[in-house]
Amino acid sequence: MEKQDLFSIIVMKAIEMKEVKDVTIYDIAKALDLSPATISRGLKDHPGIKKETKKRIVEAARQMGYQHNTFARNLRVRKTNTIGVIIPRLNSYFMSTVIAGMEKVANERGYNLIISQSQESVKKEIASVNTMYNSRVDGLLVSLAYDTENIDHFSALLKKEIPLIFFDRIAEHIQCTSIAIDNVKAGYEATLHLIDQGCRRIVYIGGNLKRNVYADRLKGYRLALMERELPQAPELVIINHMSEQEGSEAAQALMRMKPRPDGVFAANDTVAVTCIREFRRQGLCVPNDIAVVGFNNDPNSRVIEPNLTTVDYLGHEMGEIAAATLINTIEKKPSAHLNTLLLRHNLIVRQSSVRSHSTH
Amino acid sequence: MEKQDLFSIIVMKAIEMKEVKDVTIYDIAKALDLSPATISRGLKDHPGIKKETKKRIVEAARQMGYQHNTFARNLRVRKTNTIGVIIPRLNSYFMSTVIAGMEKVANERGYNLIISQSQESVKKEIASVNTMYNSRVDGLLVSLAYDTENIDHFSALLKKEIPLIFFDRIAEHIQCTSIAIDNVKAGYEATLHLIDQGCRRIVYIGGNLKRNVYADRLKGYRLALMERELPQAPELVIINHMSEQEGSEAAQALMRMKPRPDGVFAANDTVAVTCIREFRRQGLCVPNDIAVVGFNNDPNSRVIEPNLTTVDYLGHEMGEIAAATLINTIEKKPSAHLNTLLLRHNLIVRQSSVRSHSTH
DNA sequence: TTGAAAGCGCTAACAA
DNA sequence: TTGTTAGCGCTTTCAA
Repeated sequence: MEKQDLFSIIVMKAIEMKEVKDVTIYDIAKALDLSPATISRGLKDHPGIKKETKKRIVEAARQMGYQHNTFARNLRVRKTNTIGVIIPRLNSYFMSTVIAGMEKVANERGYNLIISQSQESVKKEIASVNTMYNSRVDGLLVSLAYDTENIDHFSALLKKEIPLIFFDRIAEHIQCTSIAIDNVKAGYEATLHLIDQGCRRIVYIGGNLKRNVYADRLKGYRLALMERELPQAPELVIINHMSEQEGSEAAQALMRMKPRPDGVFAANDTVAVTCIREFRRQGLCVPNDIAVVGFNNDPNSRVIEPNLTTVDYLGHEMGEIAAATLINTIEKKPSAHLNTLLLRHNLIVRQSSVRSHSTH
Repeated sequence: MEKQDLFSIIVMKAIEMKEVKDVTIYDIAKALDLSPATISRGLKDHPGIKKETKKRIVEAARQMGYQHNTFARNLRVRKTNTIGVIIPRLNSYFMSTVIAGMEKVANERGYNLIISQSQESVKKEIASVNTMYNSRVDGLLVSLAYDTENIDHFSALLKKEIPLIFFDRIAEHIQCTSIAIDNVKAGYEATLHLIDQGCRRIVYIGGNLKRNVYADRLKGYRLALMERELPQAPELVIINHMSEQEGSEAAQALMRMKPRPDGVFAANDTVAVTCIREFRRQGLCVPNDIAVVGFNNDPNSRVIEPNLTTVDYLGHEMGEIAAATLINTIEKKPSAHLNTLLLRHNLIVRQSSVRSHSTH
């Protein structure tokens, strides 16, 4: 009797607090007169459990509204099935396709994604890394912020051997795989294309040279000039934050140069598009007075007039590969011991750089 | 002696497996000759713990490299400190600022964000809800997919009283707060502006009327026409998927209409921009032959020529408010018992809709 | 101001 | 094929 009363009290309290307890494997065990261990096994694909039993377990679980408790499991197996993603910003078409690719693979393989934006600042990047570390992510996918100088803030993770993969904006580290495109080659091709169109005085506009994407594209630019024996003037290389504001300033500075440059290779489409707008505002003809090539194949590149020649690469694919490689590493799958993985890219030629023959 | 050996074996095994165990509050307790309970208290702001002791604990934790284990805590207190976010796509400037706002508030208040894209499909939306449910998020922020017909797939969450907040693309539900702008008013203002510029035959292009954003903007459009006693022709309302492809088809259909419309109000900037491109390709003059107004103030709206008149609203703010409201609900903070929260919006007038007086 | 002890829900080694 | 049992790391009630 006493027990009965105690039970009533508990139930009433539960109802009062509107906190009806979750169904656990113990409840199912009791209902089916089996042990919790059997239930646990039955709910997975454990070998050595009678088919019949398994069916009963799964059915009971469904009926009772059982919901797997990830945290108990995490605690027990010391694994979170969570991947951290740190990116500069997710407001570009490119990044959004990268994330979509990651999400696809992560979902397929039973992982969750925690996404954080560094807003292009190391400070926020460091904070994000720490949060991720404390959330005990199983692995980390990172594209570096604009002003990150070194990767010391990843050392705690690395010491613990938490897999870390860089993508797009990568860093060199023996422990880490990196995924990117061949930015040198892409920069080389873009510049060569401008030269082929008759440009002789070509400006490169890029960001912080600590970032591979900007440094490598510049290298490619230089390579092309060298190959075609065009002079390399230091004033033709402009380094800024690659924002709209600074892009427009760069365009204006450029138009004041004497002699005026006749070609621009900008390391992102935002700046390339801004340049075109400024040039046209000043009455210049793009591409005949000055030809422009961008980078990323942003949707903007097809809105601007004339349409922008740009370098395309597959964000979705990059995301998929990054996530798959990371998960393989986490699960110690025998993925090749690569250090750097390069994806395909493609120069898309549009009107902003194609000169009519007459101007040649 | 035997114990010693066993210990050695364990340590060696740990090293061999490269799985050095994490420091726990027990380790700190042992080192400081205190109980785990005291450590646990010392690590928080528990009242009734000597200042001196607390200091020692915090210092020891730091020195030993202690790292809080969220999962043990989650398991114990039945709370994950994780918020789920489901959005159609994150490839727009607007969405990315929304997410940034959410992230800011979540970080400040000690929550993590799990983000998932429905890719505009109910099917994926349902899958995401289930994943989130199983991850036991403390609350959910949702902007509905294009083709979601009802919100039954949220009923499990709702039954469990897991807070659910809709933003931007909202749904009505007694249990849920919604955050949006006054789309009727915005649509009304946009249309009125076109009328004021002399447009008399205005087309509305929007998406699925199940989505408030499209239905309400249409209402506003109708309201304005009614007020100014302009006729409402059914063929002037075009409903499609609001993609570039369908935007361009709509633009072409529109140009074949007789008499040709002289104004377009598109419920997003993608379609508005596409329309302008099509019109100009056919030799029409925007705004004099046909004026265009968009929605969202996407960066594209300032790239297209002529620059697009559009409705701006603050994504960052919307994200912040959504997250803050959700967390207040989760923590049962006395946030006002609101059902719908409307944010400010603003019609930004640019060249795509401003007609020279001569054409009036 | 601190400690002892129970238990959150699950898994896995070992036993049967 | 199934069960027993211990324990993952933490919090919290009750006791001291």
